[in-house]
Amino acid sequence: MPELPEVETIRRGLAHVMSGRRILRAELRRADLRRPFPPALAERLQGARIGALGRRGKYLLIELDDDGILILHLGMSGRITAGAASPAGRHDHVVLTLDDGSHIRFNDPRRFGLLDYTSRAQLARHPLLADLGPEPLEPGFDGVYLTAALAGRTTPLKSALLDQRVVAGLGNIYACEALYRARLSPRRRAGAIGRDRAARLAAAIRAVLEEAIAAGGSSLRDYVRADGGLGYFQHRWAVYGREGMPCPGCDCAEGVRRIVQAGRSTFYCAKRQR
DNA sequence: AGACGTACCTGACCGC
DNA sequence: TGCGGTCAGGTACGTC
Repeated sequence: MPELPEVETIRRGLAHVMSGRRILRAELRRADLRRPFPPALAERLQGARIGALGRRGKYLLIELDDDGILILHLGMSGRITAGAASPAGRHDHVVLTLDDGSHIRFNDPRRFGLLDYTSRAQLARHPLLADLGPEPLEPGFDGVYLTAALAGRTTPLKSALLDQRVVAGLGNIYACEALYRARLSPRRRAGAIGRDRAARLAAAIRAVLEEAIAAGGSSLRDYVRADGGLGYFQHRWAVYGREGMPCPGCDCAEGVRRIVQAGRSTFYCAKRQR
């Protein structure tokens, strides 16, 4: 599921039910996801007091006791649900029992997600986080930055946006949607977009992410239900998954075009995006 | 260094 | 109904 807006929505929803609670029990129902769980993970979780929940790009960060941080990535198919105790289901890989009796479940059919554990002091240097680009919703992410970050890159603009070193948290959907809003062709060479277009793109990225978070936030209560229903942004997608259909307000006969870039589907309007 | 293909997994969907 | 093929929101690694 998860790009930045979904992880942020999850973070906010989980903070309500997790922060301040103690973990009574941590059940690891297998030894790995994308890679092995860190050593003694269950022991470190068990008994820990949960602090604030943070986010960096698509990584969810859960403070434990005074110095621990649980790092969690949802991969392609990861979900976290919270609710009353019930038997673990298929693909529920990690189940936490909190001191109010509720269960937090990490479910991930494809197992591209991961869990790791570090300390607050080491967090910024953690290999998973050290090379991430700026948070697009924080100050400093603008046309000047983007121009510099993309300088010299010959890869298509769309592919560059998926590079987490350029900007943290964009995935395939929102990269497509942001380019549509900025009216920029995904095929344009990344290193050659220029200051004005870069500023347009940075603003479009911010706008699409903020709207998606707002849409997710509106169904926040739903999200933390046991069924994991999530306020995804899909009803507002202008181009993603809409091959052959018109983009909003567009009269081009062809409709949204789908191409493959670096092995990923890209959706765009060839008339409005140049 | 940067760009590309491939691998990791399961599930949903489509056409036959 | 079943079967094979294709595709999927992400990242890491090897190779050129």
